[in-house]
Amino acid sequence: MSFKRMNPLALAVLALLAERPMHPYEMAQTMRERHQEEVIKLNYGSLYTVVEQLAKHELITASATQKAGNRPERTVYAITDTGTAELHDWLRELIAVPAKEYPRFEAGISMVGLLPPDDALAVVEQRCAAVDEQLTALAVLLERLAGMGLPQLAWIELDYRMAMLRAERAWLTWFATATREGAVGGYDHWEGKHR
Amino acid sequence: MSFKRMNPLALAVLALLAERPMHPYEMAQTMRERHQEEVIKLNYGSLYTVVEQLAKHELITASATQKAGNRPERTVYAITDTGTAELHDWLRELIAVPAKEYPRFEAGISMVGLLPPDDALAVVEQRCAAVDEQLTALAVLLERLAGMGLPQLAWIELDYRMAMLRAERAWLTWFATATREGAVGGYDHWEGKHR
DNA sequence: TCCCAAATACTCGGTGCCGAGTATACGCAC
DNA sequence: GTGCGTATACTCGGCACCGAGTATTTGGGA
Repeated sequence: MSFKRMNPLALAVLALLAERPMHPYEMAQTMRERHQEEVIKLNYGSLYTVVEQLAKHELITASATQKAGNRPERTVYAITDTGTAELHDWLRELIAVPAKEYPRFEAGISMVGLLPPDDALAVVEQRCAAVDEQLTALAVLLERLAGMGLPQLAWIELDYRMAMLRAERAWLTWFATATREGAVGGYDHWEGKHR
Repeated sequence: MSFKRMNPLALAVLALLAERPMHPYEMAQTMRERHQEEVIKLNYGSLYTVVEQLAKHELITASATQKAGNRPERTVYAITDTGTAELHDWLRELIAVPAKEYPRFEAGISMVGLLPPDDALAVVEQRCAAVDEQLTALAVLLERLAGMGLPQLAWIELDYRMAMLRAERAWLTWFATATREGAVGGYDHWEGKHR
C-alpha cells in the first residue's frame, strides 16, 4: 500500500530534510524558529508518528544514530530520491487543487438565524474586532520580517492570509451594517420570530 | 466531565432537534436536502457517536422508539432546555471567536519556493481556474435558491464563501502576474536556484 | 407474482491524532 | 558540590473519527 497524503506535517518533514538531515526533535525546533507552526499544526505525537510513516515508505531513511555528550540516542533522518519526488508532487497538488475544508465560521454563520438579530449583530461585531486585531498583528510581523531583509517569497503565506482576513473583515462589516439597518434579505421574518 | 465542543456535527444535530424531534437517519436526510453537508462534514459513524454523546450529557433525550411498518426500531430524540442553551451559546462562540485553522493551501504556498518558478506559475494558474469554476457554480446555485423565493438569510454562508473565493482569486491572479513578471520579492534568488 | 435495485437504519473495527507524561542531562546560583 | 529549573528527546494510552459493511424493507418493472 502506497503512502497516503494526509497530515501536512509530513510535508513539512520532507521539506526540512530536503535542506539537510535532522532528527525529529530538531525538526520541531526549526519549525518553531521559522514560525512554521503557525501554518502547519505541530505536536510531538504526530511528528514521531509521521516520521515513522515516512520511513516505512522509504521516503526518508534513518541515516545515523548519534550520541552527543551523554544524551539519549537520537535518530537522524535523511530524505531519499523518492521522498524528494513525493515532496514536489504533493506540493504541486496542494497548490493546484483546492481541498474541501469545513471552516467553523461557515457552520456558525449558516445558523445565525437561530439567534435574535441583536445577539447576532453583537457577536459579528466581536468577530470583526478580533479579525482587526489579527490584521494589525500580522502587519507588524510583516514589517519586522521585511525589515530583517527577508524577501517577500519567504513570507508569502502571510501575504495570502492578510488578503483573506481583509476580505473577511469587509464581509463582516457589510453583514453588520445590513443587520443593523434590517437590510439583509429575510430580516422581517427573522426579527418577527424572536419576539 | 462537561460536554466538549469539538465536532460541529453536534451543533447541527442540536439545531435540527430545535425544530422538531427526529431520529438520527432523518437528521442525515434533512441535512442532505438542505445542502448542509456542504458546510458541516457528515458521515454516519460520526453522527451516531455525536448523538450518543449529546444524550449522555442530557443535551438531548431519547423521546420515543417508534416502529413504522416492519422496519427496524428507530430512536427518536428531542432537545432539552440545557441543549437549547448550549446550542445558542456554542453558536455565539463560533461566530464571535475566530478559530485557529490550518488551511492546506497556506501550507502549500508557504513552500512554493521549493518549486521552480515555471512549475509554480503553472499550478497557481490551475488553482485559479479551479476557483473560478467553483465561483460560477456557486453563482448558479445562488440564482436558483433566490429564484425559489428563499431569503438571503437562508443562504448567507454561501454569500460569505463567495466573498472569500473572490478574494482568493484576486490574490492568485496577483501572484501569478508577479511571478510571470519576476516581480515577487526574492525572485532573482528563486530563479537562480532552479537552474 | 417474482425479482432486484434502491432506500432505510445503523454498527463496528480500524486508524490517525493528540498531548500530557517520563527520563535524562545541562547549566547556573548559592 | 548540591540543588533546581530548563532544555533535550521521545513514548504511550486513549479517544475522536471514519466509512465500508450489514440486514431489512419497499417499490416497481417484466
